[in-house]
Amino acid sequence: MNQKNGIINKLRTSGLRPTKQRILLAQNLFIRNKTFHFTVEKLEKEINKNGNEKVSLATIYNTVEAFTKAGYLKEILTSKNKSYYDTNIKSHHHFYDETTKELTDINYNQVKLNKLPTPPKGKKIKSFEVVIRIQK
Amino acid sequence: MNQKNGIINKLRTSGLRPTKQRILLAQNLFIRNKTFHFTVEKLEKEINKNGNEKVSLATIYNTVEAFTKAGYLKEILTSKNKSYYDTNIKSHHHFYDETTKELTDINYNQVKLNKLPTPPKGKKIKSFEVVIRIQK
DNA sequence: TTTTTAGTTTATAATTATTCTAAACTATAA
DNA sequence: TTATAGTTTAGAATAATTATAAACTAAAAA
Repeated sequence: MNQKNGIINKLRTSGLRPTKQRILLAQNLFIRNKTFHFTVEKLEKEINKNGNEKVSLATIYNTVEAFTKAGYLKEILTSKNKSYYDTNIKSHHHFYDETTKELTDINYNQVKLNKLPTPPKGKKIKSFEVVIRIQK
Repeated sequence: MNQKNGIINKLRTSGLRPTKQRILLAQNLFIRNKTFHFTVEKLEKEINKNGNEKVSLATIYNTVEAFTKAGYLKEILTSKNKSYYDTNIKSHHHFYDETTKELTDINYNQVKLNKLPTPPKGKKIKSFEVVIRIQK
C-alpha cells in the first residue's frame, strides 16, 4: 500500500491524475530491479496477459507518452520504425548489434569521453549517449 | 559519361544490376558535395520533381535498402518512427535537439572517446556514434 | 544475334505502428 | 452532491513500410 502511495504521489507531482490505469502501468514499469527496454506492443502484452482488467491500447500509448514527458521514461534512439522506451532514464550507452538489430545496455562508467563539441547557440548539452555498433 | 560509368561499376561490384532507376538514384545521392540526411519520402519528391521519368515509390524503398546493405548509405538512429538515411557513411556524430527533434552533424574530430567497453563475446566493434542531446 | 533466365520495376493491396475522435467515465473541486 | 475538467475507450483514420504478382529488362546461353 505504501508503494502504491509513492506512485500516487509521483503521478500527482507531475500533474498526472492517479487513475487506475496509470497506477497499474507505473507499478509495472517503475518497480523493477532491472531496467526494461520495451515497445508499446510489448508493454501491452505484459499488462494485459493475466486475468487483469484490460487497459486499452490507446491508454497505453497516452500513458507512455505522459510518463516520457514527465521524465520517467526515455525514448531510445534506434533505426527501427517503432518507438522503444527505456525505464533507465540515466544517461547511459548501448551496443547496437547490426546483425540482430538488438540493443543492450552499457554501463555508464564503461565509456568515457574527453572531448565534447560546443553546442549550437542558445542550446545547452543535456546528456549524451554513445551507440557502439557491433558485428560478428 | 565517365561519372556514369563510375556509378555503373560501383553498382556491379556490389552485385547490383545497373538499371536506369538505380543509376538515377545513385547519381542523385552520391554526387553531392554536402552529406545528405533524408527519408524515403523526401528522396522520392526530389527524384520525381522534374519532368523526369518517374521512379516508383516501391523502387525507391528497394534501392535505398540495397544501397544501405551495400554500405553506400547509413541508417541514422532516431526516435522518430520513420527511417532516416545519411550519405555520410563515415562514423560521425549528431546533436539531437529534444525540442525540435532535429538532428545535425557533428564533425568526427570534435568528439573524442578515451574509454570503450569490451564487446560481447564473438562480436567486434565496428564503429560508434555519439548522440548529444541538446535543449534550450 | 536471338532466346532464355533471373533479376527488377511497378501499381496496388496489405500490414504495422501510431494518432485521432467523440462518447462514456471518473477524480477532484466547488 | 453536483459540476467540470481530465481520462479512458473502441474503433476509425493516417502514415510508413512491406508484400504481391504481372510486366519488363539486363545479362547469360544458345
